[in-house]
Amino acid sequence: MSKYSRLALSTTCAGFGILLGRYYERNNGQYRDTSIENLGKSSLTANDFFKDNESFGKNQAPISDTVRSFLPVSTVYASTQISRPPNRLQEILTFGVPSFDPLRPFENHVVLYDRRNRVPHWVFEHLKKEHVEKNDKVDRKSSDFTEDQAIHPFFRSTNADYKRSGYDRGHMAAASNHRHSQKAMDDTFCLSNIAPQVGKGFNRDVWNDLEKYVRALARKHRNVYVCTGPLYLPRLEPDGKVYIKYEVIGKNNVSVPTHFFKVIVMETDKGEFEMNSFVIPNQSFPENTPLKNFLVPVETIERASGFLLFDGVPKHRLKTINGKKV
DNA sequence: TTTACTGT
Repeated sequence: MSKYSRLALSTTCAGFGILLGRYYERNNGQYRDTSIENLGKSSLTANDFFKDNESFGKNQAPISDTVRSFLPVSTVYASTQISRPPNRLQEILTFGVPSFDPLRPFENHVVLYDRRNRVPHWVFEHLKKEHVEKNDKVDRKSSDFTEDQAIHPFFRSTNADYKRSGYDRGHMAAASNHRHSQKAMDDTFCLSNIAPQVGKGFNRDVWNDLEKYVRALARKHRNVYVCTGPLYLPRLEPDGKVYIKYEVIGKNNVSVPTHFFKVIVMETDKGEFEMNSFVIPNQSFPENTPLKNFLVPVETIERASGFLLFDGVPKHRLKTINGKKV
């Protein structure tokens, strides 16, 4: 070990000591982010950040995609092409790496929470007949909207934010998709699964129709996978320029999405797949507005949301998209 | 039916 390396190592270790202290302090609070691996931590330590590549820090070491995506291009280039002192990046990030929104796993759905907007990025569900069937033992009326204690208070939406806002607390994973278990239904009332929706003409009507359609599919198919979330779409304003404009509500400035999307993947008994994807503006529609009016290519949703959706569905077994053979 | 609100 060179003199320089020893110096760097000791400096870095001292830094990690401080970091670990801070980390544990932050996570003793009730708002600890519980999630898979590192994804939910409010901020990562440099140690967390680099641990997924043991060889990182050696010359010519490959960088994992996870780390690479967070580094400036020049740094990535330097790390792969040019000799440099080890652990320099850990040193730069000594006091934490603010990154990653929290992934929130629940009993029967998963939420990627958007700290900035105080609503979900997306919510995934896997639905079978038994999840959506009528069940007298599970009662929606015994579920209450609850704030998500796992989200840091700076970023947590509250019932007070929604009260008298004019908007419904709209479920992303619908409550009635989880009728097999009171706990699973209660989970959907956690505010990390909720976004502001226009009530009359949207949440209670056309959006509700879409949710009923999903349950009908779940009764007919072996497996149904659903991804639901908000969108903030750009619009041409009178000055001739394009803006993304949306209202925020409550003391926490909870974002009111301009649109919502839902992508549905069905698996047939043959093991083939069908996909339908919808985008509906967050506004009132007349009764009995047909859902087919809102079918859009999934690529539209991907480009607007920043997420590739159902990218892992085997292409050769995907037989129809939005009702058309592919 | 299922989605929720406000006001008591």
